[in-house]
Amino acid sequence: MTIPHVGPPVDAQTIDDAEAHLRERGMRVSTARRLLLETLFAAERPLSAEQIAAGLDGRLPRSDLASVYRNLEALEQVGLVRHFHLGHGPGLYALASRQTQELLVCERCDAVLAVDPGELDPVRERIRADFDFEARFVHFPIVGLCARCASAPAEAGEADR
Amino acid sequence: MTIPHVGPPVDAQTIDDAEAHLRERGMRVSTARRLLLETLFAAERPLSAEQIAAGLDGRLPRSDLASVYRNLEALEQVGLVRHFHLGHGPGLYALASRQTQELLVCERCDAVLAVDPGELDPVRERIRADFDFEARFVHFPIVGLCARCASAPAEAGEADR
DNA sequence: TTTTTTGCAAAACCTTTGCAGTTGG
DNA sequence: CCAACTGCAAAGGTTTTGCAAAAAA
Repeated sequence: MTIPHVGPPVDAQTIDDAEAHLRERGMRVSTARRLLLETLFAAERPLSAEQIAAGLDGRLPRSDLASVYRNLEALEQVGLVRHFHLGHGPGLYALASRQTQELLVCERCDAVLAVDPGELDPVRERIRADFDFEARFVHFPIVGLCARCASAPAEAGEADR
Repeated sequence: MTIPHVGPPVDAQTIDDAEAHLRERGMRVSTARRLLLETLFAAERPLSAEQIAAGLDGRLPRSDLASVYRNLEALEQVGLVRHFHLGHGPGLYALASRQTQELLVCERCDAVLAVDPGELDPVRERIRADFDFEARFVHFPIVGLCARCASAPAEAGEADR
């Protein structure tokens, strides 16, 4: 394992905030980075690198996928971006200022339950007390069954993704 | 997401048990499957498909990787095998009768804390009470920091895997 | 004999890397 | 000008799929 290092999340509310942050770190504000930031600011929910490269289904110009990955990593390192994994499938990226919630994902219907920071503290506390372990649900969410699926009859031929 | 369907874990203590189980289901006991079972019975810990195909570093004959994946899936469907993910990296497979514990993984040092069935029930109960969600830590473990890493000074240039 | 399973090859999928050329500061 | 960054192409790691040949029952 070993999760990407991210500086503390940066609270950038605008593209200008984000660009200022980059410059403060001596990083360049290139066309590709500006476009990536535009995409993330315009996005309503976390996106895969592929979706970002696709420019919001064509509403923005397409970017090179390798550069997108490189830039996502760069921006994540300075705390502007964060990403997480919803089980299998590609990583999902969002502005750190937007994606502050922690997630619980239903493994049957893929429903995502997003909870505000702190709401999982009692759970973390229980784990700390019982196992001397600091659980973090930021990069890999909690997986299980949502209320609806948990009470539904066990599906017979349940297929993998 | 959507996790592979597995029948209830089958308590096969020997290869013969496992083979009987296959025959009961109308599945064939082929050379490749027998070899896969031998490998899993001989393994001391969960293995990646690649490790299984490699025949325990050459102690057993090499198998075809595609067949290994197909057979792991088949055996998982009848409950003889289960697999899980330790963060990024390949899935890890074990006999369902062996790998009954749930896991907590340190995202910094990769240490794995294995706990017996039931030990996480208070945590699950807390999550159920707070979020009406049935957490399962079987396929994706709990990720966080082990005691040692949690108390260690925050590493500076922490790299992704 | 017939249906399942195999082995090989190829592809799919997500992500990273090498490198020569471009660009931001 | 020159280090940082880009785009392209290629490769890396994991898993899946197509298909003709082989083998289990």
